[in-house]
Amino acid sequence: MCTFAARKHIKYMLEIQRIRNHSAKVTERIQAKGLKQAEEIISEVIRLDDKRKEILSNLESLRAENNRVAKTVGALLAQGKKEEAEAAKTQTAEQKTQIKQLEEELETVLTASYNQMVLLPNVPHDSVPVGKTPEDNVVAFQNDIKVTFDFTPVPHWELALKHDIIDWELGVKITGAGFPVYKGKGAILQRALIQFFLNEANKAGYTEIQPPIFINRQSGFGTGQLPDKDGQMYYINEDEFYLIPTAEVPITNIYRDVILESRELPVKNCGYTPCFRREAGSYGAHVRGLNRLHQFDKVEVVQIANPENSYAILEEMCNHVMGLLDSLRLPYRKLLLCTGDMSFASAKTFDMEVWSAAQEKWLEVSSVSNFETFQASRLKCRFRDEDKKTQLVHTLNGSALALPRIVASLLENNQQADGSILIPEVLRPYTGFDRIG
RNA sequence: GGAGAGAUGGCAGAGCGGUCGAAUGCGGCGGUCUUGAAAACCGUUGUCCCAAAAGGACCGGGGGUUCGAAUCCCUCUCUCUCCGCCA
Repeated sequence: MCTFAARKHIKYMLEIQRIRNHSAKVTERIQAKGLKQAEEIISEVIRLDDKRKEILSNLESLRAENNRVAKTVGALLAQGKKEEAEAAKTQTAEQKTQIKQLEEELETVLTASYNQMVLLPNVPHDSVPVGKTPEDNVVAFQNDIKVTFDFTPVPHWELALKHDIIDWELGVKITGAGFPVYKGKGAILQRALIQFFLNEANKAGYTEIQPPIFINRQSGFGTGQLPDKDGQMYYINEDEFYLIPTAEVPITNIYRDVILESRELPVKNCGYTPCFRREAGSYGAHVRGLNRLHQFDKVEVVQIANPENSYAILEEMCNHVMGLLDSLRLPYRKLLLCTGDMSFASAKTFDMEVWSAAQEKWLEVSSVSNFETFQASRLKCRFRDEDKKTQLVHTLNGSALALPRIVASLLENNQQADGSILIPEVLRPYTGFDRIG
């Protein structure tokens, strides 16, 4: 699985240099992420790397010697010294078998090393609090919009049904559960939100991209979905394509195998795509209504940054997302995820959650992350620094925003006593109506 | 889907099995000249491994032939052209 990448990416993954130089620290932080065997894996990785260097150094001097002898053969033959040439040939033959053997050993070590490396998640940034569950996340900000009712608010799936703007049954008929059909004002609202989000991203300096929504294996590997989350993506067997779980994958993979000039940084791209997630194992209230779908729409913002200021950019991206939520007049909070709740690939993540008035719970609508070099190493995305040396970039991305839960929250929070739903001011130019029902 | 052609450095484009990490042109960077710019001329200009030097790897991917392969063979992938089909 994914061994295609092993050979060339072996230096990358988590940079081996960092693991070697700060093994205690890295071990501790990775353990905090919930990987119990961090210590064993890391010591194994270092042991294998030592081994790799040893073999490599032997192999290379042998190859050097072999190259030298091979060259003399040509010269000897030219001079007509047949016997000496033959002697040299036997010598290279011996060297060849040794080289072959060392190459095989190297291969074994590289594969073993790769197998260990892929088990290692990104190292949480120092500012990430240690914790195990979502309870340990830190509320970094909460706005002061409150929603109150003098009647009992109705959950969004009922509202949607009542106004005939989302048809769950029809989605089941056409495809299956988790693929709702948006109708009439429901469909227009979707389009309005997408348009609004894209326009705001454009204003914030992001270049709009319309990427493919199928990706190949290399792309899945580049952003870290593969090999870990293989089962979470839909897969087209016949063509070996995956359906994207997020626009992050195609938009970030634009920069796979690319060396940028430092003046080009930061690169800011955004894009709207449908997103597909198998969500195997989800059930019950979590998947009710729009809470968790197999297909949903999302506008994503992606930045490729100089490591020097990637954390300032992370804040900038959070502010962009919060600005959107502000203009939609939604109650929301910003969470700093603890070590245990972060994704495998992330070094630091903020989640944005909106309040869902009828369900009386917070719904995640955005996740903004700095991956530092985790993705860059797999993508081999680098930039040339002042000394003209190539260096891995930092990649960041965030949802800006994911639609379904925004819609859920809008419907529930903006419902009126008469059952109608008010459209937020900012969206009205996009929808062309100010109320549903 | 059928037939053919091809894959070389940022791009274009050479490359008898050894002297090719690779000609040449363009672009980029530095310089001379100029009040400045252009033109012209000179120089420079791939990535990766190894702490570094020495050294090694890389001419789409993988395998093979050979003392020696960018150059020969096999295979995979991709791209292009023509035909068919079609938004």
